[in-house]
Amino acid sequence: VSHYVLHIDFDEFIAAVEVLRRPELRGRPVVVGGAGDPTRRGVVATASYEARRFGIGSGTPLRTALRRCPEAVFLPMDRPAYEEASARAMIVLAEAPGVLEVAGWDEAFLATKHEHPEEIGSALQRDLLERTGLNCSVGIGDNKLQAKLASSFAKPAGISRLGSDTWDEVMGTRPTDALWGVGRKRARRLAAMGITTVGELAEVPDATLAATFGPTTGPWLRRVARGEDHSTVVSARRLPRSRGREKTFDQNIAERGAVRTEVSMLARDVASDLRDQGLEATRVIVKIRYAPFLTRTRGVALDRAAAEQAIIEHAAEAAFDALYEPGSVRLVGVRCELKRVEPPPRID
DNA sequence: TCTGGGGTCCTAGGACCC
DNA sequence: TCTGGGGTCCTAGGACCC
Repeated sequence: VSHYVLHIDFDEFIAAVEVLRRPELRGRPVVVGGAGDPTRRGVVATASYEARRFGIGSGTPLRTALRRCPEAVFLPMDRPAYEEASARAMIVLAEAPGVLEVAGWDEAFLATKHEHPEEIGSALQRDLLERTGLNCSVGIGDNKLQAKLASSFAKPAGISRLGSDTWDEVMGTRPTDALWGVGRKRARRLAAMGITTVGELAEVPDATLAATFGPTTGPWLRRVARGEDHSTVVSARRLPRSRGREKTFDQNIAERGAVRTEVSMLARDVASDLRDQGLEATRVIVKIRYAPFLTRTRGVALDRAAAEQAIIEHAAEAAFDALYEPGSVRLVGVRCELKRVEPPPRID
């Protein structure tokens, strides 16, 4: 039997959730991000399709968005609301036949052996809209990579299929950054090697790519360019590797004591997150971003896995003291690497 | 484009050990 | 001590994704 992977990607998810609870915003340019104040530092998390027509997208600085569309509605991020909406939507998807892997707030993979994956896809779209008011796009592929790219071609609210049979024809002439895992930096490095399209990347010898991108990433890039992906759809939740918080100041801070106080507060916040989630840290990493966007990190290993506020805070302060250099600071962060839980004993 | 906040994974160099 | 070669762990930084 054939085996298909569907990628379900909610359309303009965060903006859609906001419009659902504020119906008067429907049809208007809506921009969600930061504290919702476009005169303060922050970037766009999601813009509604109406706002995207003004050149506003994810990652656009809020101040730029305001300039491009002064009449847009700016809203702050409300994580709990999106988590709740996401959970409700995933319940609908989980009713489909097959294995569901939740891959984020607004996306999931479904592995199915159904003969007609398009039917599953359109049934999902209908159920999701009926029961949650959310639209989604569905990509169908022979593997996760193909399905993921296919869903981006299906937006908004469409269904699209990309298989090994059509890969070369659909992807061959596209720029390398159309691929998952190729962003601006890698696209530029590839361009410097004379590689600008997916088709060209697919023909580059592994050794050439390994020399530039490393032994794992290099050959992986070529596999991605060929549409190859052997990863499986897994329903189990992945164990978290780290937990952290960071904060960008509206005004840069040049005073050491004030920066250190912010680090201590973040450390206590992270510690209480760990407590709430039953997690333990093994290492505490402090991040400082200076005004010229120069970022430095420093970690401190803990003697034993811990979640106590005093221990996390003390470690963060030690890391800060070892890291800090006088300068104008725009961001600080505290991140904890987590104890890896022992896998259950194998029974052979 | 004066550039968020939450994460994940990979790389490369040095320490350390045999 | 004019000093190899390999494996593994730790750490800071980088790239990417949503």
